[in-house]
Amino acid sequence: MSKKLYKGSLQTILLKLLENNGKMYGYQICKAVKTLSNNEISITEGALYPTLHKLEDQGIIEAELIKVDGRVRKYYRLTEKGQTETVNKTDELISFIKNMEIFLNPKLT
Amino acid sequence: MSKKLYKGSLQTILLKLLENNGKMYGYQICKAVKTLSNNEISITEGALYPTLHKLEDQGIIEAELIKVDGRVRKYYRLTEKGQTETVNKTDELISFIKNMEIFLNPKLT
DNA sequence: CCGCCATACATAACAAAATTAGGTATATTT
DNA sequence: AAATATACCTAATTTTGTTATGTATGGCGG
Repeated sequence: MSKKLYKGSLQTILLKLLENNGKMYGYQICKAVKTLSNNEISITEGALYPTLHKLEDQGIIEAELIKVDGRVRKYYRLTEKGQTETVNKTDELISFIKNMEIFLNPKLT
Repeated sequence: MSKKLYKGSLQTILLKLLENNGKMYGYQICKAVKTLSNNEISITEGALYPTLHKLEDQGIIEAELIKVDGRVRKYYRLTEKGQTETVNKTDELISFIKNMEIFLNPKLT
């Protein structure tokens, strides 16, 4: 990703997008992240595709090839295991944000 | 750090701590992070010391050796450049959190 | 007084996660 | 016909952190 992002957040972003949209394909995910973040986050394809493959190997997401307008798209969706994993990642993210806010606003502690 | 954290946040944590406390030494930083985060974040010394050295090389922090109770402590504080850098890192963190909240709460967009 | 723990610093080998920089191929727009 | 957008992919490198050690001093309990 281009604009400053923290390493480790990519998986969480992917899982939340799939949780909210049912199924998505790689290229669509790239565009969606850029749009949703008002161009502040650009995930690179070099990070995206290997991560999708890794999540698939781990049984967290599953793929389905669909031909649309002569081009093949690889749609991914969460597995049951992936839904559980998404809950965990969500908790981790919320916890991380809470802790970082402590360092941001030391007066509030 | 032990509990799940995002890579890249360590520098920001260090800078914010120094900004809030004037000067601190490595061992103290380890303890402070653990305490402030209610034991949810443990930074490892293997990550901490090399990062402090790197920030020093970059002129973002500067060190001062002070002997206390027979033991030498290496106190670090922000340089002028470091104060600017801290503002930037703070903006990046706030921006990151805002964007991640979009993925957490897609309904609010 | 001696072993153990806390304090306080440091580095080296390894692993994880991303960037950079390419590559293939089809469809659409100019 | 060429350029751009869509759509996938991988290899080499860099960044960042973990794990595992190593050194050394001070204080405490038995």
